[in-house]
Amino acid sequence: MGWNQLRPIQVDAISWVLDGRGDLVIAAETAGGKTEAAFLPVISRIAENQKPSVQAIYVGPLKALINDQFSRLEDLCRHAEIAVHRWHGDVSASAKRKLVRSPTGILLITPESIESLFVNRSQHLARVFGSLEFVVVDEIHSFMGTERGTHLLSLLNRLESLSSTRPARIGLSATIGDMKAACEWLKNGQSTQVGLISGTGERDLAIIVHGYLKKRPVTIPGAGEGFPGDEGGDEYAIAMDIFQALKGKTNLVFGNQKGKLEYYTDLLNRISIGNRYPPEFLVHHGSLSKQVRQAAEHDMRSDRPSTTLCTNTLELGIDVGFIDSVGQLDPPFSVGSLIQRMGRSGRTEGAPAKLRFYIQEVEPEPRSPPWHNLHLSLLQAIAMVELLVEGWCETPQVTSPQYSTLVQQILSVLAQTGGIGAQELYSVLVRKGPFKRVSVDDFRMLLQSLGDRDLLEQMSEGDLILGLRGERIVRHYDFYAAFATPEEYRIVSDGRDIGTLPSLYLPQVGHHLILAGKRWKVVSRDDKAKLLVVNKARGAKAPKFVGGYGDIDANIRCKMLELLVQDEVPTYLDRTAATLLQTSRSSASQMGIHESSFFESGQDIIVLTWTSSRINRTLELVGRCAGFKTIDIGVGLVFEDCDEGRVQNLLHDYTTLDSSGMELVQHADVLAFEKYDEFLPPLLLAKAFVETRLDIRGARAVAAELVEATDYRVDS
DNA sequence: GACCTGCTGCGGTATG
Repeated sequence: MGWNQLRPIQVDAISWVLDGRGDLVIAAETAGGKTEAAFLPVISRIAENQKPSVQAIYVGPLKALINDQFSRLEDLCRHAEIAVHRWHGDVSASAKRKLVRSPTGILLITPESIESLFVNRSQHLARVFGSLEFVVVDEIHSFMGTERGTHLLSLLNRLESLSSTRPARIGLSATIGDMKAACEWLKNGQSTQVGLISGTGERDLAIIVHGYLKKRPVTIPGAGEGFPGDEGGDEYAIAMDIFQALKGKTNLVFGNQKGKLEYYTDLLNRISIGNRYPPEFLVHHGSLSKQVRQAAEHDMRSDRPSTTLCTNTLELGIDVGFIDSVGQLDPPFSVGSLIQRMGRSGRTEGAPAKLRFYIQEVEPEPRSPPWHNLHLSLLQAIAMVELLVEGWCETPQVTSPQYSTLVQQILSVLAQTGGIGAQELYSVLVRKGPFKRVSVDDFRMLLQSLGDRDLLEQMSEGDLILGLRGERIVRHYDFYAAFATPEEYRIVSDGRDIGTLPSLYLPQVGHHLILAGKRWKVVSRDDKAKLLVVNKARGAKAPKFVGGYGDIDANIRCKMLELLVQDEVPTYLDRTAATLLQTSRSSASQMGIHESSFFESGQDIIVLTWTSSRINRTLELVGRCAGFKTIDIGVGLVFEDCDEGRVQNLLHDYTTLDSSGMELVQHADVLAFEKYDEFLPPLLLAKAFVETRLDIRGARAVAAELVEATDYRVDS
C-alpha cells in the first residue's frame, strides 16, 4: 500500500488480535488508522483458514461510511483473495441473494440490515454465520446510550449464538471521557475482559469566538411599527463576517437547527451576489434528498472553493476532502460533538485545526428576568472551549432498560422462530442479552400488555406467537429500525426530490419556502402521497422542523458558573465577545451570584443550579409534585408566585425523602418518546421515563448542596 | 431551545 510503517495503535492491535486475547476497544481520532488496526490481523486470521461462512462482520452506523470502508477493505483484501461484501438498503437484492447462496469472507452491514436478516432470512442464518470469528463495530461512541445501540447489542448477541465459538468483538471509537465505559458497553455484561488501545492525538488549535449583541426593536408609542436600532449584531452582520472570513476556501459551518442553516445559506448567497462574488454556499442536513446532499459532497471534494452549512450529517467520518476551517453557529450541545467537528479541519501534517464560533446574544429588555443579562450562549461556548482544552469530554450515559427496544426484539424473535416459549424468550433477550435489568415480573407484565394489544398470543401448549397486529408491524418495512421518525412530506420540483418537511409545519399552497438553500413557491399538495410540489420562486421563508431539547452535561454548566466568578478574559474572544463577557460578569456580581443560588424576581424565586438538563428536569417535577408552578430554564429553575423559604423547605424535604422518582411521572407533560412506547403498560412506561429522562440521585445531591450552602451562610 | 441514523418484497417495464 506504500506505507512506510505501522502506527502504534496498529502494532498493538495486531499482536492483541493475533494472540487471541479477546475483545478489544481501539480509540483514536478520525483518520487515525483504526480500521486497518482492526482489520490487518482479522484478514491474516481469515487468510490462514477460509471457510464457507461469513468469518467477520463490520457494523457501521451509516450507509455512506460502509461504502467508504468497503473500497478500503477491498484494496486490502485483494491480494489475500478474501471476499468483501456490503449489505444495506442501497445494495441490490441480487447481491444479497448471492451472499446468502455462497457466504464467505467479510460482510459490512448496518444494524437495521442485520434485523432484516432475522425477520426475512432466518432459515439461512446458521449456515451464513456458523463460523463467525470477528465482530467489528465502528463509531461505537455513536451507539452508546441510544436505542440503536441497545438494538445492536441485542442483534450481536443473537448473531453470536449462531456461531460454534464466540466471536471476538472489536469496537472502534472516538475518544470519550471515560474509555472504560466504552469497554463495558461492548462487553455488555459478559464475563470476558475487554482490552483498550488508545492513540494520542494532540493538535494545535486556532480558535476565535465572535460575539454579537442583537438590539431589540425600539417601539415609539403611537408610531405603530417598531424600528430596528443599531444594526451591528443582527443576522446580516453575522453573515457578513462569515462571508468575509470563509469566501474563496473550502469550509464547513456547523449549526444546531436545520431551518436556521437554510436561512443563513440563502442570506450568504445573496450577500455573495450583491458583492459580485460567485454564490458558493451550500447546505447539507438530514431533511435534504440524497441527490442534493451528494451534490454538496461532490462540490466539497472538487477544487472549486465552497462553504457548506451543515448539521451532524457531516460530523461522522464521511470523506469530504480537505477542509480549511470550521465555523460553528451557536454553541453545540456537547464537547464531544465540538471535538469531532473541529477534527474535520486542517487534516494536513502540522496544520492547526481552525475553529470560528459565531454567538448571537439578544439585548435584554428592562424588565427581563435577571438571567437574561448573563449571556448564557456565549458562556456555554467559552465553557466548552475551556473544557476541550483541558482535555475533558462527556461520557455517554448508558443506564436505561429500553423497554421500547425490548418490544421490538420480542417481535423479532417471534418472527425469526415462528413461535417460542416465554422462558426461552426471556433467556435469549434478557438473561443473555442487553436487557439484563428487566425483572421476571416486569417481563411477564410486558408480555401480558403485548398480548392485550394483539401484538402476540399464547397458544394452548404455552408457546408465544405473533398476534395479528404484531404480524402487521413486523411485515412492514418500517419495523427494522429501533428509533422513531416523525411523519414527513416529500418536497418535489420538476419531478426531482429536494427534501422532506414534517407534516406538522407544512407551508400552505401559494406560500414560499427556502430548502436546499434555494427559494420555492408551493404549487400543490397531495395528502395521500404525502407530497408537496414546488416551483422556483423569488419569495422566501425559512422552513420549520420538529425539535426538542438537547441534554447538556453538568460539567459544562459548572464551568459556566466558574467563568462568571473569574476575572480573566480568554484571549480567543473578539472585542464584542470580550465586552459581553464583562457585562455578564458585572450582572452576575450585581445579582450576588457569589453569595447565593436563590434570587427574587418580582413574585418569583429563581434558583440557579448550574447543573445537567436531567437534574433540572427532575427538580422541575419535584416542584410541580409539591404544588409549585416550576419552570426549567436550563441553568436553573423558576418557582412562580413563591418565596425563598418555601423553596428551601421543598429542597430540604426532598433530600430526606427516599423516593424512586415514580411519584414525579404524573407531572411530566409527555411520557412516550420511543418507537414502541405506546405498547408498554403504564408502569413500565413510567419506569422508562424515570430511567432515561430523569436523574434522581443527582437531583437529590444538588438539592442537598443548595440547602447546605444556605445553612452555612446563615450560620456564619 | 436539537440533531442524526435505517429499511423489504412486490410487480411492472426495459435490456441483453
